[in-house]
Amino acid sequence: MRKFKTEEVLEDAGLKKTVIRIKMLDFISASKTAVSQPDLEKIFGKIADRVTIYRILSAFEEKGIVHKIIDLHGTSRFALCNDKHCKEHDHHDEHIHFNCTECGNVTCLDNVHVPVIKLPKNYKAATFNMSVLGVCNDCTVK
Amino acid sequence: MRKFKTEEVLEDAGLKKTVIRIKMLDFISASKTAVSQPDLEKIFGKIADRVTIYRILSAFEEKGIVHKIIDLHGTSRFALCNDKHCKEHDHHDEHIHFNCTECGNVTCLDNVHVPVIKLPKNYKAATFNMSVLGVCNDCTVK
DNA sequence: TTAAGTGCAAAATCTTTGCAAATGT
DNA sequence: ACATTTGCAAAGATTTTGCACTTAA
Repeated sequence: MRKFKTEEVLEDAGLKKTVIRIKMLDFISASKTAVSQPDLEKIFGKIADRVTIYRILSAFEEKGIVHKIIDLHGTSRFALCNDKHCKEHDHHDEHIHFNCTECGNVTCLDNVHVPVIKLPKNYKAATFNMSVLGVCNDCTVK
Repeated sequence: MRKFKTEEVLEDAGLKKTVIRIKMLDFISASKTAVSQPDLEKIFGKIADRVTIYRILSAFEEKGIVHKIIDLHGTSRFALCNDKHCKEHDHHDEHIHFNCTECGNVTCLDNVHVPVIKLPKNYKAATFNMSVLGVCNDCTVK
């Protein structure tokens, strides 16, 4: 997870430091797992309009602050981009997403080695996205 | 790709052999790539109601005839289950999905070796879903 | 002050549900 | 003939857009 000052990130991105943006970014960065859109609505729906949440998330994504993950059920989830390589419209988040079947959380496994895939002739891989389905650390330990 | 008689498949699944089901299953099985919901609507929307298409697809999925893939944009796509291991509510489709950034097609790479992933302690993998993003065979050759 | 951000209303999609009519066996 | 399947209407859910009001710089 990237270490940073929320307010600096917003400033660097050229986004105004509004109350809601600071709270949302704090929340996403404190979260160990990728946060779903519905979760964010539940948490911030009282202080911000649903539309505002959508707009903030797409602004964060555009600026390379968070990346969107479509989980195995098709739900959008958001997680911090984990390095300084992500720039506007240019994401590099080639890590594995672990979808837990017990708690439903999606975790970005930044440190898991990503295997090289041998593709058939004439297939050129640019990037990829790997989702593993199983039981996460927390649920295994419980 | 599985070889079969469309009508037998429907029969075995206990589904009535209606005109639309036969056409849809023929189409999906003839397709080299996973077909998106919007595509299916464009093709069959004149002979069948949108709702019917939804219902047929979920029936096919429930019976283990096709599997649903959520592509990287969150769009549902459908492809034939590739072996006889898929049964009702019990899919085994552990292959790689190749998403082409040129033509947008999603191809099930049944023959690509799926790498073993070393997960962190206490993470138990049950199954997984791997999407590779790049340029497919057809678009590379063009 | 003024450009960017937000809220509200409304539209555009996407997906599901209920029920009457049509179809397959 | 009878259970299944389909079409239509409508409800729900999700996401986007437009415009006036508000806020940060």
